[in-house]
Amino acid sequence: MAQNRLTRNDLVAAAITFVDVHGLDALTMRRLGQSLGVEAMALYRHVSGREDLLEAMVEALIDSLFDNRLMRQTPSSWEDYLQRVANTTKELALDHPGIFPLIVTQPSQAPWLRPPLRSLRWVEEFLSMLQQFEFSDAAAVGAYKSFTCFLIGDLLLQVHSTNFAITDEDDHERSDDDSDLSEYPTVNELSDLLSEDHRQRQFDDALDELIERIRLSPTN
Amino acid sequence: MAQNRLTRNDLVAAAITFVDVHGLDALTMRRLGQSLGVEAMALYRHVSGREDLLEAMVEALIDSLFDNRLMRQTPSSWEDYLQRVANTTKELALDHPGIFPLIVTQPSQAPWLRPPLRSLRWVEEFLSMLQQFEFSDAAAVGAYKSFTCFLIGDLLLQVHSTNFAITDEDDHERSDDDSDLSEYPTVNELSDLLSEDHRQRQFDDALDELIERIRLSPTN
DNA sequence: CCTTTCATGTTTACGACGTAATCACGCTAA
DNA sequence: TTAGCGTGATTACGTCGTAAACATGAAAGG
Repeated sequence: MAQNRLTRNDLVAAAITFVDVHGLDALTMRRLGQSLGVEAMALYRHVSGREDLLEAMVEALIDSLFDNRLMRQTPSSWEDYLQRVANTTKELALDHPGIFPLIVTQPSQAPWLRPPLRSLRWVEEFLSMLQQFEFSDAAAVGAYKSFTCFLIGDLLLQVHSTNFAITDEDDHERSDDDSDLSEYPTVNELSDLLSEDHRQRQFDDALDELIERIRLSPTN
Repeated sequence: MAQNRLTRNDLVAAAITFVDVHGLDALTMRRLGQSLGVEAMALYRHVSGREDLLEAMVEALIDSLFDNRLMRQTPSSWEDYLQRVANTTKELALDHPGIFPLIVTQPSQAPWLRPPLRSLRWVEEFLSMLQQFEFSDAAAVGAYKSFTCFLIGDLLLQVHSTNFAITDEDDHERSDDDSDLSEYPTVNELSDLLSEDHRQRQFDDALDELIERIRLSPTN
C-alpha cells in the first residue's frame, strides 16, 4: 500500500477505461472518483475541471499513437507511412469509440489549421515525414488535408456505428424491432444488402484510392 | 393575440433557431422555455423529454430536405441527383452546424443499416431514385454506402470547423494566440498553406471523383 | 526529535440541470 | 350551465460541476 497517491496519469487512464466500459455520458466527476475510491473533488487536484479532463484524455490517446509502432520503425515509403498511420488510427478509434469523437469535438491548439486537428505534434510529424519523402510544401499540405479529412470522416462514422451497439447493451429483442418497413419498400427489399458491413474493405479500398490520388497529385 | 397556444412545431422550430444562435450546449429546457415565454415544464406537453426534442429537431431538418428543390423537380440523371443531394445536404449542415452532428449521433430507426442514417424516408428515396436510373440492387446499395459515407464524413468535419468559429465568438485577439510553434517547425513553416480553406473546392472535387467511381463500379 | 509546511483528499454547499407530480385555468361539448 | 380536458404554472427531488473551507499525513528545516 506504499504509494496510494493519485497521479494525473492514473486519473486520465482511469477515465479512459471508464468511458470504454460505461460510455461517455456515464462519465461523471463523482462516478469517476468513486471508481478510484476517492471523492469527486479530489480529482480537481490533478485536473482543472471536466473539460480539462476530456482534453487530457484525448491528448493521452493521441500520444499513445506515437508509441504504437508508428514511431517505432521508420517507414519504407510514404505510402507505407500513410497506411500505417491510417491503420493505427483506426485501431485507436475502434478501441475507444466513446472517446474518439472528442478528437474532433475538442477545441484545437491551432484553430486556424484546416482541418483543425488537435495535436500539433501529430501534424508536425506527418508533414515532416512527407517532406523527408521529398514532397513539396504544397504537396505535403495537400496530402495532409485530403488524408486527414478522409481518415477522420470515415472513422467518425465507423465509430458511431459501434457506439450504437455499445449503448444499447440490452438490445436482446432487437430482432422484433424490424419496424414497419412497409412504408419503405425499397429499403425493405434491399435490407439484406444494406445491413452487410463492408466497412472494413471499403476503408481499405478508399485508402488505396486516396493514396493513388496523392501520388498523381499535380503539385507533388 | 388569438392563438398563443404552443405547438410542437413551434417548439421544435424555436429549438432549432435557439441552437443556431446559442449553440447546442446552451439548449436547456428552462432556457428554451424562457425564449418562448413559457415555463420549462410546459414543453413536456409537446415533447416527452430532452431526447425526444433532439430527435424531433433532427427529423424536422431532414424533412426540410425534401421541400428544398430536391423533391421539387425530378433529376435529369443520377449524377444530377447525387450532386443535388450533396449540395442540399451541405447547405443544411452549414446552416445548422450545431445540430447537424446529431444526425449521426441520434439512434437510428434502423440500427442494422450500414451506415446507420436516421431517416428511412431519406434512404428509401435515395435507393428508389437510383433504381429508377436502372441501378442494380447491388449497385444502388453500394452507391448508398459510399455516397453517404463520403457526404456525412466530410460534412461532419466541415461543420466542426465552423463550430469553433461560432463558440469562440469573442476571439478578437486570436491573432496573438499563435502559440509557440517553435516546437513544430514544419507546421510553422507551412502555416500559410495549412490555414487556407479549400474545403469548398475539395468537397466538389471529391464529389466528382466519387461519382466517377460509382459510374465505373463493377456491380453497376 | 519536534515542528512547520505543503500537497493531497474530504466535507459542505450552491446553482443549474432534467423531470415527476400536482395544481390552476380556460376552452369546448353536453 | 357545467363537466371535462388540454394547456401551462408550481413545487420538489435527485444529480451534475465545482467553489470554499477544512483535515491529514508525509517531507523539510531547526
